[in-house]
Amino acid sequence: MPHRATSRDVARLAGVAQSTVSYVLTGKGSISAETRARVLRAAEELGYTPDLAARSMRTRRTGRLAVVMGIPTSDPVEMLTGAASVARAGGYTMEVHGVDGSPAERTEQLLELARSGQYEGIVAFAPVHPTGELSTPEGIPVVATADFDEEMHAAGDLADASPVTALVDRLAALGHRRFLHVAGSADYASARGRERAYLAALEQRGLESLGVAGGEWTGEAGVEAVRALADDAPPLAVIAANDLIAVGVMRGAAERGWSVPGDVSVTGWDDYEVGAYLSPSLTTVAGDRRELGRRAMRRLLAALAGEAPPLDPTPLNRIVWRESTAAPVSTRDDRAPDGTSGPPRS
Amino acid sequence: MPHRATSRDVARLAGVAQSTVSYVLTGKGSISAETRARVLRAAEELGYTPDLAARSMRTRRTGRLAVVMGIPTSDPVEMLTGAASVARAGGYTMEVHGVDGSPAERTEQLLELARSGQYEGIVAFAPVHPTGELSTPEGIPVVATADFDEEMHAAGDLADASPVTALVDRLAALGHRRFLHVAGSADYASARGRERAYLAALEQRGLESLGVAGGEWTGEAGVEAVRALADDAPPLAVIAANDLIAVGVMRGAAERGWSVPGDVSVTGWDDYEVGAYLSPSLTTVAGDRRELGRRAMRRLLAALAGEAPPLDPTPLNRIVWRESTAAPVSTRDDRAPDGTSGPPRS
DNA sequence: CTGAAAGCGCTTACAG
DNA sequence: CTGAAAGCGCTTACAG
Repeated sequence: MPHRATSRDVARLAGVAQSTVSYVLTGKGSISAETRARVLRAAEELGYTPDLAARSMRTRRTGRLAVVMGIPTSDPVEMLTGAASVARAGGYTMEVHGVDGSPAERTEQLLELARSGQYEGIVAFAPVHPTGELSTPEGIPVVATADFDEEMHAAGDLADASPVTALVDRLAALGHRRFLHVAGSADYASARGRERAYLAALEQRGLESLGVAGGEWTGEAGVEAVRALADDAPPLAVIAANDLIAVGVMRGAAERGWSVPGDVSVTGWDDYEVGAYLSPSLTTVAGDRRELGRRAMRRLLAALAGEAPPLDPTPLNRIVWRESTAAPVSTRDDRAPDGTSGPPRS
Repeated sequence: MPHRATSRDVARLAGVAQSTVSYVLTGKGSISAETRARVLRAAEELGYTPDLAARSMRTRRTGRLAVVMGIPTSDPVEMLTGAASVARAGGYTMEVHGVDGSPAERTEQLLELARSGQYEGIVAFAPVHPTGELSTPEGIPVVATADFDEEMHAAGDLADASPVTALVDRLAALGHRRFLHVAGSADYASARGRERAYLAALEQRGLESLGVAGGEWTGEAGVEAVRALADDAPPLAVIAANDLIAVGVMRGAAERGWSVPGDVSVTGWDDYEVGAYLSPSLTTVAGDRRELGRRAMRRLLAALAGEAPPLDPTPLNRIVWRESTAAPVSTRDDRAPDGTSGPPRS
């Protein structure tokens, strides 16, 4: 490495003082157009970029933001990409940290990050305990997504559980009268929100609920929920809290000899890529995870700038209707349900 | 914020010179046990942590490593977690960057990162063009995983295509004589490796290949590959390059009225979580992605330290046999295949 | 409009 | 074994 150029090198080449270079680059001083041009040309020629460590030391700002993620996040790369692009546009660098364990342990790890003094702000894409504050003891702002506890003023876009209501409405319109919810882990605000929305929707519409099963984001939870059902449960519509659970529900139905969607309609959440290629393909709720990442980061930048959080009026969630949902067949028999191209039964 | 403690504060409290604090903390000078203890106690009391920016400025080292990831990486959080833990243990901080577009564009983004002067080394979890070097023009070491082009001396653990051979052998032992491979994107060394291994295995064993279809990591590729088959293709064993493609193959089979695994056996790769809950559940190749992340990072640290790359003798891949593979049924009929608990056919 | 100077918090020869 | 001093590359009052 041929020694990276410094502002002193640029100053020498441009024939000005080193401080002038600094003023030009930060845009702070009042520098004449021609001097500025000369400095810029010299910087260009030397391939000069300011040493961030030195700048950081002087400004007492790190310019770095942390993102904490839990392991069981679906499609994290999309979220990170969205967040990173906003951070970069705002002049920040972004670092990713995994947090593990219980919400309490995760919280401790987040606080540890805040204490390190290396970050100006933190975005959490994992559930942590509410502290009742929007910032850490060090005064570092924290922005949480949907899955954060709502007491933390979750960004909440993907936590929006209104698709549950739309799902129930459509299924009821198709003729469904009996429902089951298989919930996700109660650590997640999103799981609690979906459950709440499910219960409210059934209540308001006077539909029959076989209850709420599950409680973790696993395929096994879906299988077990179906195993526990009475033989005369179908025709039934199952609202699963995510696609993995929904796939488990479909497997559970197969085990019991119930057809999907004839005997059991199933909906998921997350729009896993494989969902479109299952037989039957899976009805699901798709969220724009990249946009979620962007929004969370925009909120953090707003907090950092002391501005009001930006409003995000457009909902991020969209229902994708596929083959796993259809009108219930009136009696359980061997006919394939109408209006679907479900898997052939040999 | 009550002004973070500096080494000067610690020195004052311990009643020593500031440089003594520095010597104690870096472990470089020769400091008496009692002075060291006094300094440590003072540091503890003040909650002192060295200012990394200042240290970096002095040492001319950033202590930061970059990881670049492509979007279509399966389970990136596991890989990142593994890499991050090794980086931290080595005293480095790790930043994640997404890279997009063609291999050429990705390469350009990686080189840009190297040029920024912010990183001491780079791990690539995405395919980029080979440069014929193990380091960038700036002399920054780059370590690539399996999916990197092999000319870059890929870490190669997960690229290990030997499971393909084992898959073919087992299927042949079950009675399969006719095979099809649905390949992934040729940008990926892993895809090319699997295809090569497939062709070699069939050749050596004198088995019939219906060719190599696909060419991208999508479910659609799997569906199309089956659509293009002749009516008398089954009984057939399909080696799909990953689980998403495999699910497409299963859907394609359903479309054509072929049962899985009776008419068509299917194998995937990646061990998607949903695979175990499909009906039939999907035979796949599971790789320890966290360990892959660790190994890649260990290689980078070795390169940074000027040491020989560590040997990783243990293979990372393991075949998970599930219901989607079974002996072919001799003639296509309605009997469910033996020895599996595939989905009931109503 | 421009330059000389101080200082951010650290590490590391160097002298005692 | 310990301390005084220089200096990493930058920003920013301050004086001209």
